[in-house]
Amino acid sequence: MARKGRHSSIVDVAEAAGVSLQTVSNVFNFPERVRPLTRDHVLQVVKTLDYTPNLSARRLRSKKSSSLAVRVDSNSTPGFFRGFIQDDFVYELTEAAERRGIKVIAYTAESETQEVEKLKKLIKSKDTDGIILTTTKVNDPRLSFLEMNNVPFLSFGRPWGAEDLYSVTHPWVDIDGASGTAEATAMLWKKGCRNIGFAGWVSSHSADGVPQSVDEDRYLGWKNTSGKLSGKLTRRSDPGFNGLAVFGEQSVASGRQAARRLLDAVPDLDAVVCVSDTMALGCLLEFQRMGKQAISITGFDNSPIAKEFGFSSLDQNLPAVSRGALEILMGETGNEIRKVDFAAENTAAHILLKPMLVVR
Amino acid sequence: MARKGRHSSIVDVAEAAGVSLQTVSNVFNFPERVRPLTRDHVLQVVKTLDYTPNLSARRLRSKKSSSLAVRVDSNSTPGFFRGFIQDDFVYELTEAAERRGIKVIAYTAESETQEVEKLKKLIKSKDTDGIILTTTKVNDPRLSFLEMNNVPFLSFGRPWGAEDLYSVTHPWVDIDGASGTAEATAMLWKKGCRNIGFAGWVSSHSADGVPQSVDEDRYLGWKNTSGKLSGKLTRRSDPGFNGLAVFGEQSVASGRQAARRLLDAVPDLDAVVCVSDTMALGCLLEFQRMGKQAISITGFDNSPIAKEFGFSSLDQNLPAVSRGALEILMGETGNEIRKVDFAAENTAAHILLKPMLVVR
DNA sequence: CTGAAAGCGCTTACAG
DNA sequence: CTGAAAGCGCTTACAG
Repeated sequence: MARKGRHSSIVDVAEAAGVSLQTVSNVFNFPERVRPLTRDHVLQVVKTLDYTPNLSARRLRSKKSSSLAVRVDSNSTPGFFRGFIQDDFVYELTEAAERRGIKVIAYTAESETQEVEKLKKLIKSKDTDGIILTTTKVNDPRLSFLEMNNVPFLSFGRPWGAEDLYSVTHPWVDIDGASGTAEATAMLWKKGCRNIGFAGWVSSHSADGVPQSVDEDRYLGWKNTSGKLSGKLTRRSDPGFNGLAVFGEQSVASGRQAARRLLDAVPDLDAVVCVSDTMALGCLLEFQRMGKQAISITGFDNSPIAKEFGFSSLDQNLPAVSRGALEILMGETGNEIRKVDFAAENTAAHILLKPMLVVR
Repeated sequence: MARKGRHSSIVDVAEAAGVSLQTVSNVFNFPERVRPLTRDHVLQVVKTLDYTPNLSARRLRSKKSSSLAVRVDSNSTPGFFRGFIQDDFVYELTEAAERRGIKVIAYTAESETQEVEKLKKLIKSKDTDGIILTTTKVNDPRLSFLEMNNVPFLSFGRPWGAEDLYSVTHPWVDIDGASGTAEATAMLWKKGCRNIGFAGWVSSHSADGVPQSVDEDRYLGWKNTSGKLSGKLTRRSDPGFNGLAVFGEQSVASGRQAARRLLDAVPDLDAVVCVSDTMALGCLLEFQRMGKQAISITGFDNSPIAKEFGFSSLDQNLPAVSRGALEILMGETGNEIRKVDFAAENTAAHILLKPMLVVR
């Protein structure tokens, strides 16, 4: 019975149940400390009074916000790619967080400098215990800020180009793009394709065969597998790999162009592994136009585009990514977001997940 | 100087500035109550100490969360439509909310019943002052729950089919679809098109010409304008309007089919107004395939698809939608989310915005 | 315009 | 296993 229209408080529950305040508190926070009989009785009263703890009070006292902040972005950025992924990532992250009793706060930022200011506010105002970053780069001001201030954080995506990709000061969760395109290539080979091309974004590749970007990672998966299967492995630095790889930018038009160039170079082309669904759509449409529907195509992201146009694609498995993110931030079973000393605790600071090939 | 690594509090600021606690508090909450000289001095100290108010403490005391909750959805729902809009809506809403000092909390739900439970928790735990709903329907359990509990809320989208669309108990902000397709139709006419078709979703339309759904609203905009301009206005109940309207479902394949059917019925077709970008893409691709590139097409949403494929589309103007949402919830200049008695206060409970035609 | 006190609703030591 | 007290960091009356 909440008095006078206000919500019932822990005091109301304690009184109604005939126990002290912190017995009620314990029922919620340390149920094992309370005798089962008492616990059940308290829970019954909680139900009757429809009591829900006031989270501001809890946060103030416990000094834990039990919240996570994530930046949301506008979809106005060119290419389909970002939007599809972000939408689902925020959804899956929120879902996974709720399962572990964590709230997700959205924030926006127009630049990384502005983002640092926003992060500072979020943290100093005690509104969040941790941060999920989505696109980190070398010398990212957000990273140095978070590290300096000892704020738990993690990035979705490896810090490509960093000196040490596996530094314990920069935890991350990511999708293994190379393994994905390798799987796609193998699937196509198994299906009987023998001239499997690649349509990517950036043609400049590192000489040592160590990927420096998302697209290079995906390119190498195709290159190595394709080379192995066909026995046509060339020297590592060969970007084009027998002229079967072409590069452009993240657009349908670029995908169309890639399709034409590949077909020019290799008339008996029978499949193309694409770095993204957008590129894949371009290839698909161009091959359709040319009456070359028989050429198989795979994309990346398993976006609604892939589903709609019915081509195979690599699903980033965002539910698993989100679960992994929370495992890094909270441990496998913990219920609080804390700054982990990964080196000392010997727990994973980095999770690399295989994407799932969805064959259509 | 925060003591021992913890963040500085209002007490630290008061001490350092040599004023009382609530002079500091006033500087933040009622600056006009503080003498300018004192105010500047306090603000200087705030800056030096890098002080940010603890929001949990503020919320607990003030009984305002200054937060808004919005459901985020998975993009796995069929069709491109939802995803594009949601992504941008959450972004624009967060941006607009931040401008007015409001946080946005994301939550998920698998069903409306489950959503009611989540809403209950959010409200009773004092985590949110208001709710933004995104797809309401007749007899929506969320609506009755929110109304009963006197929770400030608003829906993005009109409650199609409700007894009274403009009931003050159900505030909303929406896009005027009819005005959008009317504008698109007029633009095409002006351009010289004389056989302008329509590709929609649902063919069953109300007899009285009052739209009962998003798609019917958009259909009527085309129908009325097209009829007026061509002088071929038929009876209101005629769904097909001279055979120039065809209906299908939200998919590219359905758009392709619509294109074929329209062209079959009207060989000299020169334009198609589409209910969505997805349908428009289908039309575009099919016309390309048939060598009928001259036929103009307009879509709805101005999604990345429209930009990518270069067809005209109606932008939902989500920044304006978001600003409107906050005006309804907070008033034009207010700084708190409150339950408005729209009838008594004589302020708008409903905002209908014109979409913006982006011509390509 | 400024100050000293009370209190929002919890959890956290600490005592029994 | 349970209880009485203290206190998290603010804002809100209220007094001057």
